[in-house]
Amino acid sequence: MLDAVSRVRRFNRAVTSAVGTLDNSFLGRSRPLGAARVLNAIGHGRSDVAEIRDYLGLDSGLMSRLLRSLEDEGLIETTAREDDARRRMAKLTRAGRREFAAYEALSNAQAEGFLAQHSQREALLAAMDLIASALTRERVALDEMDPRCEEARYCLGEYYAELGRRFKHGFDVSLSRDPDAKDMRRPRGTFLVAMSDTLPIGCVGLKGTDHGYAEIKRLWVAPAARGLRLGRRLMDAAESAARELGITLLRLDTNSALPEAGQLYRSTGWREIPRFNDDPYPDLFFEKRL
Amino acid sequence: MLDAVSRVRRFNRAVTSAVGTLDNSFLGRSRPLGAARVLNAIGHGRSDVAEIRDYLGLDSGLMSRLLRSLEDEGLIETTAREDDARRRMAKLTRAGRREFAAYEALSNAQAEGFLAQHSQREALLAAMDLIASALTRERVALDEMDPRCEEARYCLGEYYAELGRRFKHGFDVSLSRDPDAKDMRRPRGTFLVAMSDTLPIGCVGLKGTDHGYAEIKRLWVAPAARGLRLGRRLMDAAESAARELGITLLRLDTNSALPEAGQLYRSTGWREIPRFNDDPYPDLFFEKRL
DNA sequence: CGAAATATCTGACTAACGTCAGACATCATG
DNA sequence: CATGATGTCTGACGTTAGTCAGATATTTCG
Repeated sequence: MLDAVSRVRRFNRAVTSAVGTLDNSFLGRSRPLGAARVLNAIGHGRSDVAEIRDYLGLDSGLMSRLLRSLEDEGLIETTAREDDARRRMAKLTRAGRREFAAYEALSNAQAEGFLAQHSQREALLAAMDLIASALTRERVALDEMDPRCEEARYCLGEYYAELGRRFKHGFDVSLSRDPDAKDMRRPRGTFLVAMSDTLPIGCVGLKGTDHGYAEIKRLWVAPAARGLRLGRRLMDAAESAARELGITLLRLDTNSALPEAGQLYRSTGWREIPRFNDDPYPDLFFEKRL
Repeated sequence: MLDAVSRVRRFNRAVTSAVGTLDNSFLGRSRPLGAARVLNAIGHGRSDVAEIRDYLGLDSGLMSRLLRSLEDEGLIETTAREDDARRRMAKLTRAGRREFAAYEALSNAQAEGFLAQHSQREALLAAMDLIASALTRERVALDEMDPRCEEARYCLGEYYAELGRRFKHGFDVSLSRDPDAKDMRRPRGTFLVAMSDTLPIGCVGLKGTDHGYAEIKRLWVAPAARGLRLGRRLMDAAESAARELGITLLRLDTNSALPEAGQLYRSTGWREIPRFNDDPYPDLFFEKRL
């Protein structure tokens, strides 16, 4: 009754029935679920028909019919793509945007209703994040982003907050060598954000220098995504980017208060070297030749 | 992107697609999902046709057809109930039990596969428990059980473990006054277990004494179920049971290291009284007249 | 250019699910 | 024992989802 498998199955049962009622709430707008899903995919910014079909796992015949029915309702317009007239793009009309907004309102109300029922809000949300990350693990995309964009800033904020919690005397960004954003943009470096669906769950920066090496900075994985080997994926991606940029030597600094990081570096070909900067926070320094 | 509602919706998306693949795994046995669900409901011990229909939310016409198709396959037998020949009972045949076992194996394999993919096993399971409890909150049943049964022993084990964690010097059952099981059985008392689906998530004991009062003992709510007001429900049920048994005075002891318990008692009509026993662990004593 | 590949669309078909009305047997009640 | 209520079953029907083969238009590439 209480073994791990039973607990997973209990979760599955609970969630299956919840998903059922969620789907039903979408039926209130007198439109079959398939058409509603296509409308919502378009509303969420997917416009390429083939991409939507792929995302929703639909047969091309079915997809075509669903698009037609939405078009007949006056909710979407489709046009041939300029660069390839075989492909089609779909976008919402004014009425389509209204209808999409109604679905969004339903989804939001459903989510708010769920949250309102429960007093352990934060614990519940953390649990949901963890499970969503675990379920979508294979679909985590590592996107190259500007280190100043919203997603990157969110990651960095969480990263600093965590250092503040884990370092004995806290962490103050202004005392550390905050890398210049342009050093983490091509062609000097790059900044990678791990996106699970629309939620940033990790990041890493590759910072170019003028000293014959580049540095790995700001490696962070959200608590909800730990244990999925995301740190390793981020590091691999950063190293690949470095190779692309013609970088042959990487360095990084870290702190012994972050043992899992040190372990990751040691197990992936980094070797410890003497201090190479005067940043007050790090006490461990690594190097890796590509 | 990061507000509570978005996080809930991200979870919904992740889980919806996971549930979809789960359902598909059931299609491998060349039987429509509806029939498979009925077969599984019967396999899990539901035999009353009306009850199954209600549980699965099926129309009586559809239900009848699904039963017929399972019967044609030789997987189930239906008989009229002895006490009411209009109602029917369904049970598995030998072949039905084999087929049910195959579905169980599929479910277990799916759950094991999920767990095997992730290294944060315990965190993941705890998150699943929390969410499952939250989703099934309305369906939590308070069942009167023998304090020696498996479910009760599980709850008590968890309860002692938690006291061990929360008391400064740990907790040793043998030093405490472990109530006699028969004092927590009718007619002297009772023992209630809160069951969410098949998982015990809370308990409370009503222990009869020969001193003109009964005691509330072993009030426990699983961490995964806190914030759902289950403690209050358990206490209410225990008080109702006490009234039924003709008990007019209740007492309990607790410890200030469990502040949420003290708060619950104070807010539900209990008043603090002087120590009334020599148990080494409690430092707070309450009484309530019914 | 011509052939092959690609993306979409259309028609024909099927499976699954679900609904509704009415038939039938059985039970509860006055 | 007649009446209405209840639980199940059957037939007729509609919707949704999905599959498959082939038509059409466009692009790619030798």
